[in-house]
Amino acid sequence: MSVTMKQVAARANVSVATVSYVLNGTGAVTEATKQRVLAAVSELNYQPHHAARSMRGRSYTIGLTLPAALGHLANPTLSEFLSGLSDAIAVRGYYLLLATVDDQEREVEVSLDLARTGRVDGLVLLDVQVDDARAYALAAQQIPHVCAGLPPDTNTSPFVSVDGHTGSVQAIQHLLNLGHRRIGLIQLPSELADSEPRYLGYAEALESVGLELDPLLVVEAGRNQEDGYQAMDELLGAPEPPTAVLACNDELAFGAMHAAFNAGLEVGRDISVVGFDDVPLAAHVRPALTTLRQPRLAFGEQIAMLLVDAIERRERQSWQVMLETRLVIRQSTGPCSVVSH
Amino acid sequence: MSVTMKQVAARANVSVATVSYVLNGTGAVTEATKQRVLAAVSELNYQPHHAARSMRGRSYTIGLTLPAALGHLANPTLSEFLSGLSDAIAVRGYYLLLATVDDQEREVEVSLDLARTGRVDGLVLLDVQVDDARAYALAAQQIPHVCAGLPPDTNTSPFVSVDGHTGSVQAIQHLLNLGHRRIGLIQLPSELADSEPRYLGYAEALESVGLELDPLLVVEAGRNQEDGYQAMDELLGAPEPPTAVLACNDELAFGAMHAAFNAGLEVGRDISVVGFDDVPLAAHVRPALTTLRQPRLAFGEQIAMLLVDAIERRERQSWQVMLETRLVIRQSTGPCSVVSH
DNA sequence: ACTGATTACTTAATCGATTAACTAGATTTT
DNA sequence: AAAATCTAGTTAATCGATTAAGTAATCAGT
Repeated sequence: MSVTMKQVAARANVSVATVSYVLNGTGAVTEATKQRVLAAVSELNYQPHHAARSMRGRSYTIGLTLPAALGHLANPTLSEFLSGLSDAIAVRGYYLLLATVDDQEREVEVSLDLARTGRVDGLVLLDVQVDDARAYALAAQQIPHVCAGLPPDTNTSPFVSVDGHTGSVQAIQHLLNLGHRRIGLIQLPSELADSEPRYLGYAEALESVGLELDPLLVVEAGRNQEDGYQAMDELLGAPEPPTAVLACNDELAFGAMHAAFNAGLEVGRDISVVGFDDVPLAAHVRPALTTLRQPRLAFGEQIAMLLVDAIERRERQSWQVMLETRLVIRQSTGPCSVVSH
Repeated sequence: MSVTMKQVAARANVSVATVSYVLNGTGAVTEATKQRVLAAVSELNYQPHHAARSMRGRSYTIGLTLPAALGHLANPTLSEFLSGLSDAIAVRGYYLLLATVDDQEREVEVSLDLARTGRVDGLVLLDVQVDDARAYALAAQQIPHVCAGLPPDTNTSPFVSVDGHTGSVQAIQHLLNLGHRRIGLIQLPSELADSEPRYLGYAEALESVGLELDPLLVVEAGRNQEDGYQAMDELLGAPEPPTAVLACNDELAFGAMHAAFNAGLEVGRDISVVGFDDVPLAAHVRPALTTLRQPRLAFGEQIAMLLVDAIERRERQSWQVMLETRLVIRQSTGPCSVVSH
């Protein structure tokens, strides 16, 4: 059926070993022989058999586990990131293996098995948790991996993360400049590693201008629109509701805007909302959302580079990459309309 | 490093062959031996090595090629479909391999190579074209594959498709019922296999009520918002502009709505717009989009079933699945406000 | 000119499974 | 009771690559 190395060797009048040496650039081969082999390869359109190759070497495959949650992949932040990742590893000769895992608990097990069975050479960890069991397990077994977010142990797990701390500071400063003094925060679930830095940035920015942090203005939410809606409802029900809110992702922000609208407030005039991510939709809702743009494609790229470097045991100055966000100001934020007392 | 069959065999006091027979359910083994082997397997936490296994059998991997277009994966229709597919094949023990291909031309080549090198057992073809070279090539080489859309040769290529013809008819009938008589069509690129049935449905529905098809009201566009915007611009510039428009996907519809808005028309009152797909956003734009809902998760499921059946050489009554759409009526369509003359 | 090193290969072991072919012992058939 | 069949295993070939080890032939050094 498919062309094997044996056939190439026969055609070039050499042994299979020589063919392998030529193809891998290892071993000493004269230019003439090399050309003969390469000619045979292209004449027969030889492609190395993947399984046979990965039996000794690597599988040239990178793994990614995905919770089987319906439509999880449909999340725009995730799919755009995947797109960048997939493109970047393709350039380096790797493919992406998606493993859907039905039970959250089994993610560690599946990740380990993928590596142990030689199906993948390394793994990308999404949705890194504060005490991510996967990161610990993979680090312990010395399996190449890169965390998309802050890992529990930054010494053993390489990571690429967006600087949520600085991002929050920028967002809050923008709101402060607009005159807001009561600023709410809709947080991501606290088990996510990305959650805390954003909170700290928020707290720090307020403190830097001498404002006291009001715990009533900080709400922990889920991660989608509905959660944002509820959180905003809660904030607006406070004795002294905020005049501006930072939502830790755009989905939450959309929900928050919806809740504000239903409460009779005009977003951008009566209340300001800032998101985080800058998903494509952010520019198209009304009012368009002021948000912190994540460099999503660069994110995928960087992860790809780190992971491939780890797999191929290359040296690096650093195994930690922090990407900066950029505040994109649109119409969902405006001057504070409430006179402070 | 990782546990091999040899170690399991040693622990159970049998040969590796016996272990293999137990694990695969082939060969004759006494209950006692079987239990000893299974005990050894679970004590050692044995997992078969993937490469070794796929060297003789299958790779339990399904391939998917993706054009490297930036953010291609971010397309909501695609990612939701992928989600369904990934979940469905996982249940059957398969994983999904994503292969990004930089050059459209190379898609055939990459698809064939993935199969020939044993990296995947079968392929899913997305964005099927009218004369899709991939379908021909895979069929010729007898490589299991399923087309997500109508293949050029329905006898050699199994497919799962959404019934665009009936969908269009439904949409147009809805518009006719609302009193519209001048109905425009914003078509998908004609090289896509999904394009024609939608056009035919449109034509047929008009004809069934004795309306003549005006070629000026049919515009071929790309597939994203911007294309929809331009197409609508064109339609509105016609001597007798349409009072309703069917866009062949939601993205096009969003663009069309935008163009109508910019032309001073209120969508749902001055002009009606119907989309196709029902992406999540469709319910959230204003006015909410009337559109044809595609059963996206079922779509992924069906493809998974067909492909796995093909790979495992199971018998089937039919290798062709046609899924129906459902018209979801929202606020972007309304009674015709123009008195016909 | 003889030894030692280098070059350019080939031979053969190896990776970890699957599976065809074989075998010893038990069971059935005639 | 001898022959034929069945059962429950084992042995060994095999998949298609990689790579350590081995081997002629060439070349340099003294």
